[in-house]
Amino acid sequence: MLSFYCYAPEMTAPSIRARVREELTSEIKAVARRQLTTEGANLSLRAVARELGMVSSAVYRYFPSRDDLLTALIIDCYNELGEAGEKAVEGAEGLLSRWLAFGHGIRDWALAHPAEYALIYGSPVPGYKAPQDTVGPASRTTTVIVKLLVEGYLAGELKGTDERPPLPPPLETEMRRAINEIFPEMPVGLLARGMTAWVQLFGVITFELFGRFNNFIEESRRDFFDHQMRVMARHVGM
Amino acid sequence: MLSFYCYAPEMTAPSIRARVREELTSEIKAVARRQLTTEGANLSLRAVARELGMVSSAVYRYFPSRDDLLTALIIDCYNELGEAGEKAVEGAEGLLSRWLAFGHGIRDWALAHPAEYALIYGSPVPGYKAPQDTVGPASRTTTVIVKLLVEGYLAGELKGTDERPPLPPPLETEMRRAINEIFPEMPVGLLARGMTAWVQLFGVITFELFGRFNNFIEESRRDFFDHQMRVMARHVGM
DNA sequence: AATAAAACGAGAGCACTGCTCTTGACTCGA
DNA sequence: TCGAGTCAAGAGCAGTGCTCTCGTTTTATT
Repeated sequence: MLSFYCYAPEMTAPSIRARVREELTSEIKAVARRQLTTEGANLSLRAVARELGMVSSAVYRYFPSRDDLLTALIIDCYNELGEAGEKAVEGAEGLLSRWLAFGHGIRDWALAHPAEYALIYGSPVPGYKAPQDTVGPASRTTTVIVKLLVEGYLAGELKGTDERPPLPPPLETEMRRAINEIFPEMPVGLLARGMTAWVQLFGVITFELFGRFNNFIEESRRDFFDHQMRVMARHVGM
Repeated sequence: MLSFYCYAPEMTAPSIRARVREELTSEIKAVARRQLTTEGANLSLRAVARELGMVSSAVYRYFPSRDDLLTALIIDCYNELGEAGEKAVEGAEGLLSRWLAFGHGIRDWALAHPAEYALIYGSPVPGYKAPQDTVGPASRTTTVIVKLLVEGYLAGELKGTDERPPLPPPLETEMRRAINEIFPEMPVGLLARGMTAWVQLFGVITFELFGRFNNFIEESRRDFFDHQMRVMARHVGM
């Protein structure tokens, strides 16, 4: 038995049991993701267990409850979406191109994973309180947008835009205080216009995925999204 | 027995049974609405029946399935929301005021009925296909917006706005064809800008209700919404 | 006014769910 | 080698949507 340790000491360092546990954990998540696409948010833990050939109570060794499984999936999805956005930005040159690439990167991921997008951007379960673990991955996309805008602003690539209508003073102070912690060099006016673009980006995708364009825009949805992103680009001064 | 008919002939015209059926139907919906606020979309038919003091199978005399109950609730909510928007517009004078009143009317209803708003504007159930009965009530809000814009346009109250970026030709033709059926006098450019405002309106409300502003905008959410609506008003040429 | 037909509420029952607890086998670390 | 911890399996509980049956009541017809 000791000889076993000698043959492959660093491989068993995390122990066999820990390794198989990690494998099974991600296998459960993979099966759950697959079932999510057909069943939606009302995911059945027992069905996941059944597909994996184990009994339902065994799954509870890996996820203490169904909500915890969903939370794990949510975190994974946030990270995938954030990575998709980051990669898209990195692969483009120039402010406008990077912004458009970001938007289409987010949209492409959403179209490829509609159930997952609905899970993270759809209706929250009334009782469900988003755990602290989710806020980091969830903020990756917004961080990309803000970074893009601040970089463009500091590089002088953003045209000064119309400041009308003015921000109400209470709103301005609250936004000033919120952005000071992260990007103190960002003007509040730019933040406000960036938030318009942010809402528009996810608003269009959500409407498209949730069927609000049905019987209205059918063929040219990508064109519509692209156009809206260009409108928003102008709005922020690109 | 016949004397009964003679005493109140027109009262029993819709028959006793039909009347009590109608009452029970709306009573079931009322209880379901109340449970919706605490339980969310996973509404329990049995719990509704329990609260009404009847057995679960009796509810099936009134709604053939749980989905049909939810559909009935969805239709009611669409109508309430549409009516809230229409009333708000009627109670205001002038194009900008009417637009702002509409926005706040929608938002106020959403804040007062978050679960109901999530039901109609949240993630659709993957299998759930929206019945034809819902599209009419669902389109009341968009009709208000388009009417407002067309009236303002025909009255010459809308400034001509920048047509950049231009619409891609395939998108323009599809939008032209779609709007021709309802408002042929509406320019496509105005429709596009109106859709931007439409998406922004519901996008901000959805983000606010679904917690996207948490730890960022807390006190001035109404101000933020109002500001966004004014930005959109400028965008469409008000 | 009597009778057939339809609608109704109650109850039992089925297959399913999330979750808990116990039992016996297995693996780990000392 | 041997306790301690981990694991899969199974039984079980309370809850779910939904179906079916069975008497009762109301409606519509003759």
